[in-house]
Amino acid sequence: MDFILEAAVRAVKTLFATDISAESLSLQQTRKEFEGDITIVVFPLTKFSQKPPEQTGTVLGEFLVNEVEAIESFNVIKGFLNLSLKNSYWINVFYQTINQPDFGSFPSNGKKVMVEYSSPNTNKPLHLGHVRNNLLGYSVAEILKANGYEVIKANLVNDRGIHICKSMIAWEKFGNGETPESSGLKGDHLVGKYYVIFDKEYKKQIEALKNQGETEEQAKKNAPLIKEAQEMLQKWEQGDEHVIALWKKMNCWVYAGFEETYKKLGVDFDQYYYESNTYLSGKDIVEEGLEKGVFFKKADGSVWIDLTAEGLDEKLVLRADGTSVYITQDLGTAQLKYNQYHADKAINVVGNEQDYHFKVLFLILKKLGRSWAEGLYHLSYGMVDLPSGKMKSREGTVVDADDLIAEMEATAKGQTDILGKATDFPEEEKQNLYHIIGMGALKYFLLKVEPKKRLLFDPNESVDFQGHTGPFIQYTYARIRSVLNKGGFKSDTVFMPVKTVSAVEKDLIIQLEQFPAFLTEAAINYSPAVIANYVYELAKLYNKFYHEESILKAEEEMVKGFRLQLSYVAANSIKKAMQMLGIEVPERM
RNA sequence: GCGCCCAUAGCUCAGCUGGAUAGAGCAACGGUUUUCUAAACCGUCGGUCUCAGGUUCGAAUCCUGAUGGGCGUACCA
Repeated sequence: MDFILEAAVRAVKTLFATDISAESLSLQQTRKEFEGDITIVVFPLTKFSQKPPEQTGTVLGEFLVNEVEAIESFNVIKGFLNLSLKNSYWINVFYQTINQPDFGSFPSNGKKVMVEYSSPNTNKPLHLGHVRNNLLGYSVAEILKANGYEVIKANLVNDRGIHICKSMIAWEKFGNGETPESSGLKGDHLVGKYYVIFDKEYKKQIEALKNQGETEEQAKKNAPLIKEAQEMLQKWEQGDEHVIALWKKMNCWVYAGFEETYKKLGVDFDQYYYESNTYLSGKDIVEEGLEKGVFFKKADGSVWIDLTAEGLDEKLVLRADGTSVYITQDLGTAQLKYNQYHADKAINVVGNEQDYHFKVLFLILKKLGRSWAEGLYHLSYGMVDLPSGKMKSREGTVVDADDLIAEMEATAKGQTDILGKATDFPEEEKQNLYHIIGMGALKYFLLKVEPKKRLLFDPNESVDFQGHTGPFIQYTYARIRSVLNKGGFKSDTVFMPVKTVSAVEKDLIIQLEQFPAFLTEAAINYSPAVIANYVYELAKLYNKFYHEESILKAEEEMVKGFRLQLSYVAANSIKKAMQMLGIEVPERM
């Protein structure tokens, strides 16, 4: 649309003798209820024209119709100049830009970005909150790829610490040697089971101590179980053979379980980091900060940074005993990642309860003079809430990821059966279809919402399969594939170009033409929701077209060819957009 | 206390750097299938955009304040 802007700038210069920039003009799509394709808001120009908005719009419209070949006509309503572009213009857009093999992705921009997501703790299985994280991270990575970035997907596994020691202690004490094999439990669930047992027994001990007259605080500190866990953590740090062996064994179970869940979710990683390897790093950065005077040491030996000038607080970066805190590690891993990849951007997909942490982290790196800190971004997302409130692992109110996936598949099967859709499909295709549709519904449900907003999930109400949903879009795709097959469409067939298009066809072309702009917007905002809402509009519009125009029984061969091509391009764009959301589309459903 | 985020239809959400009468889906009600897949299409119903000021020709959008909700403010991660 740059040519219209440019002509409008010329018009203002010629008619009103004023130089304006193209940015000062706003072009928008004409609203449905008015005639036209593109609208220029003329209010801002009245101060140059010294005329009322209607007159200003009219002279501008006349100038543009005469000067710009593509503009067919115009009308002015209040301060809005609506321009209608010629059919031939839109047809040209279709053949020249939309109907091209690489439409819907950008060539390499030579830049590298790391997206860190998932980053689970190894003491319990994944739940719905993790699912949102995984889907967001994967999707953002795909969106950036489509925008021309080279992407490294990273997973920083929190495999050490007091939490895993809790599971280990509980397993040793109450496990009787139970293994995933002996129990038939998935490894992560088995370990999670002992995490819950630890908490239960721990609470019992606290109660007992309180009955003996200790305060809540004392009891929490003095309960034998927590002491044992702390001792175990120390032994782990000292490299105690027995503890390390147990730790390795249980972590292996968890990894096997996670792998399974990741596979079902369809997410993957190029690079794993383990905190057991990185938890000591960052201390050298603390040294450096002290030397540079960015940090200061208190009398007890602890190291701090004063961020009060920035409106934040004083923040501890190293404990008095010289051990790391969370942010120490993160300083180290940020540096480690940069040293390894020299990425232009690095994104951390982490929940919004850590907003403050990342604010501080990035600020510290900037103060230390890391130029690459400018490219760091915390993709913060809201919690997933249940109608009853927040999910709590220990209270058993979490929605387990594996259970949820299984339920989604079951619902997909139920829906498919009710509609009698896949009755003649081979068994394998059926199973695959249930998975694709079930995951499509779930993923779309989670991704269509702006990341920073919190999300409400009601386990008692199944995720919809109709309307603004993943399956609706998948269905649209399958339907197109079906028409293309019936029409014997081949992507390399050459068709005679059409001379004219109908209103819906034009709308479809306009919608398709905007795909790259939405792609860019999604990347700038790190927002899969932008893609999700775009592809929904596209699918909706296609269904309207499908309903209004006959494709295979078009009045002319030329028109049939065009409609097939239009359908093909729509299908490709839907597929590409859905891929960016990590959602598969079935060939039939 | 201080800081950050959120508030749009009964419910779940869109609404781009301010622009026309604020849009979808679900739910409710009605219609469309001898025609390319009805997980679809079309229509009806539904709004003081939390409230109060301000900026502007124009505010759901920007600014200030208030209210309600969430999160953070650990020598936890």
